[in-house]
Amino acid sequence: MAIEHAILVSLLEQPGSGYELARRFERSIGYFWTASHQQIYRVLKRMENDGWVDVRDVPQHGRPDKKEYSVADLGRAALSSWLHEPVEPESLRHDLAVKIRGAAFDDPATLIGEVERHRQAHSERLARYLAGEERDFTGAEARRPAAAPPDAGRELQHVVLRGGIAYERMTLAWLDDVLATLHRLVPER
Amino acid sequence: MAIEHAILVSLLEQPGSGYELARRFERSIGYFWTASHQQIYRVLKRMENDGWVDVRDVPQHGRPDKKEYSVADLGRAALSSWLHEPVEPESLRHDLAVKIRGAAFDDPATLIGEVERHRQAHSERLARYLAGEERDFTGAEARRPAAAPPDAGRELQHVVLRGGIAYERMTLAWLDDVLATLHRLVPER
DNA sequence: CTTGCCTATGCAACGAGTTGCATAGAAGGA
DNA sequence: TCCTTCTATGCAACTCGTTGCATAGGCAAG
Repeated sequence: MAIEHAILVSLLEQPGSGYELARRFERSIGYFWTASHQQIYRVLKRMENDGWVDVRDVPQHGRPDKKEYSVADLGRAALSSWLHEPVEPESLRHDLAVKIRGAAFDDPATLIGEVERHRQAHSERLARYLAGEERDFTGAEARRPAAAPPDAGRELQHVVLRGGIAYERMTLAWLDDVLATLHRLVPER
Repeated sequence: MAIEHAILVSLLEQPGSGYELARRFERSIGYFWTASHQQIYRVLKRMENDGWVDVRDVPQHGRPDKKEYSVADLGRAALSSWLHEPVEPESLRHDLAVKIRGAAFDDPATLIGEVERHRQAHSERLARYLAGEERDFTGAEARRPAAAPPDAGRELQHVVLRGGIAYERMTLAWLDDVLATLHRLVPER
C-alpha cells in the first residue's frame, strides 16, 4: 500500500529514472522498504497515468536514454494526505523465527549454520549503515558551520538510519542468544 | 513462501482446527508471522490435497463441528527439507520510516501524534510479551523440578519470545529518539 | 573475439495476501 | 425481543510482489 509513497519520497529527495530508483531501493530507502525494478517500472507507469509524476526524456551518450521522473503537484498532494492518515504499526515476517520453533521437531544442529549465515548478513548490514552514518552525518566532512540552518531532511534521514543501526545491533545480540541456546541443546560430544 | 511451514510448526506443537490456528496467529505465532483466517483455510485445503496434513471431523455440542488438522508424514518431511535449505535474511517493511523521511516535505508536526500512537501500540505489545514470558517461562508456576529433562521445544519458544521482547524494547527506544528529533525540529513556540 | 557485466526499459505469468461478503447456531446483554 | 459476539467454515475479487524472460548498446577482461 505504500510503494508509491516510498517512490514519491525518493523522487522528492532527488529526481531520477526507474533504474536509479531501483538502485536506491537497494541502498538507503531499501534499508526499510524493498522493491524490484520490475515493480518500480510498473508503479511509475501508473503514477504517470495518475499525474503524480512528470517525465522528461534525457538522451545520454554511450548508454541508453533514460526517463527522468519528478514529483508533480498531484503526487505531492497524495503524499501529504498519506502522511496525515494513520498507518498500522508494522508486524514482523520472520522466517528464521518459524525455523527456530520448527527445529524442536527436527535436529536443532542443522540450524546452527543457518543462524550463523544470518548473523554474518546482519553484521555486514550494520557495517554498511555505520559507514553511511560516518560518511553522511557524523564524519568530519559532514560537519557544517555552526551557523548553518538545521536541515530537517538531514535530521530525519539520520534518525531513520539510527533506527536501522539499532535494529541490526538488536538482531545481532538476539542471534547470539539463539546460537547460545542451540549450542546448549546440542552439546557437541 | 512459508505460511505452510508456520502452520506445520503450529500443528506439530498442537493439532487444531483452522479457526484455532487463526487465533494462534493472533497470538504466539503471529508475533512474527501474521495470517488471516481466509488465508489459513485456503492453505489448509491445499496442504490437505498435497497430503501434508490429516483431517478428522470433530462433532461438538452447542457449537459448529470442527475439522481438526494434524501433521502427516509428508508434511513432516516438507518441514524438514525446508529447515535444511537456507532462507534469505528478512528485510524490513517499515511504513513509518517512509513517513518520517517524507515529513521533510510536509509539516513534521503532523507526525508527532502518529509516532506516539505507534509508541503506544509497541508498548502494549511489549507488555503482552512480558506477561507471556512470566506466565510460561520465568514465573514460579512455570518452574519445574531440576531433575526434569530440558525441553528443546520450550527453550526454542522462549528464545523466539526473547527476540520479540528485544525487538519491542529496541523499537520503543527508537520511537523516543524519533519523537525527540521531531520536537527539536518543531519547537512549539 | 567472445563472454559477461552494466545501463536502461519493459511484459507475462504466477503466487501471496487483503478485503468484502456469506452462512449458521448458540449465548448473553439492552 | 433484538442486537451483538463467539464459534466455525468458506468463496470471490482484487491488489501486491516475485520470477522468468526479452531487448539492446557499450565496456572491460580473458
